[in-house]
Amino acid sequence: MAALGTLDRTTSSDVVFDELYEQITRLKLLPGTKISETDVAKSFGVSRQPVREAFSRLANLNLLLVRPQRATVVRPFSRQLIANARFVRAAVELEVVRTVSRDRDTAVDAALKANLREQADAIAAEKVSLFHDLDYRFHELLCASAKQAFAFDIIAANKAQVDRLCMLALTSKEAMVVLYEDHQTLLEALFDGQTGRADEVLRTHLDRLTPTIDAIYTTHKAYFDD
Amino acid sequence: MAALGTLDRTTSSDVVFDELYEQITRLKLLPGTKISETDVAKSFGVSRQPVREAFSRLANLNLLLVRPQRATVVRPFSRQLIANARFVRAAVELEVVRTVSRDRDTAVDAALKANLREQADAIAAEKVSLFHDLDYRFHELLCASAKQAFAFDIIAANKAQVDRLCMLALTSKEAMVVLYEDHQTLLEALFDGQTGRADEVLRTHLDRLTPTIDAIYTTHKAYFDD
DNA sequence: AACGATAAACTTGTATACTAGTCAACGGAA
DNA sequence: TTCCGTTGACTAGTATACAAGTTTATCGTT
Repeated sequence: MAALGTLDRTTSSDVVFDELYEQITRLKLLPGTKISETDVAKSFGVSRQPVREAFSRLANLNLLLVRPQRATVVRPFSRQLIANARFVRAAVELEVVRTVSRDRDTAVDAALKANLREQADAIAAEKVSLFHDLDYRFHELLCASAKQAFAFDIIAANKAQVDRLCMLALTSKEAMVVLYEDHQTLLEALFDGQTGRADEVLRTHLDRLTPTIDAIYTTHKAYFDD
Repeated sequence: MAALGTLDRTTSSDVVFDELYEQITRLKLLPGTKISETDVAKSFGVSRQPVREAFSRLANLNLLLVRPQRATVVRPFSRQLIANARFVRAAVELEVVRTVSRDRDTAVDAALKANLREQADAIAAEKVSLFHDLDYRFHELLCASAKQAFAFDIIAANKAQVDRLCMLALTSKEAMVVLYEDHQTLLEALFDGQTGRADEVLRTHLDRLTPTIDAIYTTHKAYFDD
């Protein structure tokens, strides 16, 4: 009878949160879309309270914008917020990578290598969605290797801001190859304990989104509020 | 008529949140203390809903632990959570410091220097509380100098975890001097653009809490849950 | 006296009703 | 036609009532 008292059953609020989170980050709900507590409550067949709580959590993640007595809207993109999110994500992941380069959990090595191979396969088969999943998992494994698994929660929360925007960009095979090679180079640097090199590669890797974001800003200015 | 639509009046929930946050971080409410939505609602003269929202926000900050159908308690200290918070805080502030050392907002220079002088005065007058406030403000100014003011919100949120614990330690004049000298050295390195040196000083600075935390763990094991 | 079952007194989660504030559309006046 | 004020349909915040589950105390049995 292990893990007593740790049973947190999923509550109505969780269901609403998960569904809305999915819809917002996958752009099923576009930035600026008005969204009403009452309507959502009706569509889920629950009362307004669980919805309110879900809204509150989404607002904390900067995915919703609650304007008292006015309305709640899917938060428009904000270059400021995106820059902030990227700053934090970079800060945390750089520290993760530095940790790995100095003292990593070698038990994760195999998983990292396997993940890298799967990335290559995904690219060869041009499976974009699969590659994205593996990319996500790759960065998660880095945190595990640093024995700072929790850090990926921070990274993921900040990634969400950017990923939502990048849904508007289509990923070419060439772009995937570039990312894959970054991963490859990073892993080599880490396994060799080259802290400075790993730091540099990760910065380059994270900066690759900049032109994409700029491009989306010009083509989809309506979704931005700054 | 500037800044229209940005008026967010303080809600009942905010009042409850602020008061509880204060009481928890200042250890007026000790770790493990049971705290009931109903009781708090009564004492504030509001209904349970605003209290629930405040609880939810405090739980997100790892200051409360809500156990459904059981009770809500002031979150006990956790060495794991403290380590996590320190990791993130360090990661973000290191990136801030690196940014400052490369390209800072010189408009903040005067405020930083003035703050440093006030720290010296506070130590001379042995005003511990004032010194802590200035310390807080010093790190906030660093973020401003990096033009990443928002980053201090992240730092502060993670600091809260640790500060709450450190309320149990009394600060000696000698300890303040050490911290002051760190600040001094850090500022010199930053103004000279010595990125590596600044990085090193900040790491040392943030690591100074380790023995304090370890000591509190042995003397107050009852407040910990691991 | 020690132990176990039962019930009462808690807890948080959810539903419904009400309050106060915002916005937009409509209608009348200039 | 244009402008302004009124009105009604929205919004989120709050209060209260109920539901479901846990803990604790009490009472009966061994």
